[in-house]
Amino acid sequence: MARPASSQPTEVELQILGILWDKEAATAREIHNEITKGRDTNYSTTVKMLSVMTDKQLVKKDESVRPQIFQAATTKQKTQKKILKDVIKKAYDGSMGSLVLQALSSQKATKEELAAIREMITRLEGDKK
Amino acid sequence: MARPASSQPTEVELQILGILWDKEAATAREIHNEITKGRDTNYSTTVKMLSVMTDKQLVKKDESVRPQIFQAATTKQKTQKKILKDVIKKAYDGSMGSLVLQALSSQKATKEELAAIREMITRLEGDKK
DNA sequence: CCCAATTAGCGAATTCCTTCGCTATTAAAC
DNA sequence: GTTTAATAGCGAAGGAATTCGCTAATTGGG
Repeated sequence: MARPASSQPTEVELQILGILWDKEAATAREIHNEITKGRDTNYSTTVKMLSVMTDKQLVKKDESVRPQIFQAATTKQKTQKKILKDVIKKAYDGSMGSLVLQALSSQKATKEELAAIREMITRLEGDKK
Repeated sequence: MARPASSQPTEVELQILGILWDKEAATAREIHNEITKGRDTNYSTTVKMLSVMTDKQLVKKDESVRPQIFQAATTKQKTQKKILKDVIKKAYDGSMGSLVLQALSSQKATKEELAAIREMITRLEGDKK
């Protein structure tokens, strides 16, 4: 009679993962300092989140050093892909194409991004032949 | 000391919205029947979710008829865009381009989709000049 | 070695989301 | 008009996510 645990990292978890992807590895204090640049939160909360995330295997903890050091357990790419896949399924009827078209039409892109995307398309169309 | 309400429709809410976007309008019973095609749930639950969603203004309820009729309060497009924007911000460092590139590289697309995307790119590049 | 400060951990509080049981209201059948 | 069935609504249960207070353990400075 309850809600199933989300299969994706939550928003707060993603923020922490983002920091770890940037820094490669960090202590709780370092992570906390990054977080508090953007919003106010207690050090205990950060530590607790790291503990929860360790249990969920979202991060790895090296206890052999002090202070302990944390690392993301999965790559940014893998996590992003999982999230993307989920969104396409939940909100785009499973159609990647419609997501891409909408992304292009509703968000700004730089010339460079457009060029990169065009190149990717060309490559994919080549494969199809 | 708690979790803020999600700014996006939840998964169950999205499922109901999806049904309403398809059907245009539907009774609780019709919605429930659609839901139970894919998973087992109680009629009361469906009704309750519709009540919650009405309060959240995710759906509109016509009480003048019986049985009552529900409609999505927002278009599919608008909701999708909001979700997409959120994902780009939360998981793609705000970069639409990197999301699109990853979508293209990790999910299959039909020839038609690729062509449509290419055309869209061409149009956007034209605007840039 | 002792004291102060930092780090680590736990449990409880709180809100959100989803579920259902139970009751009431309305419509349909007879 | 009474019985039967379907519809509508409410409250509470219960797990998930996020928060912090308080305590314990460890470290560094004197």
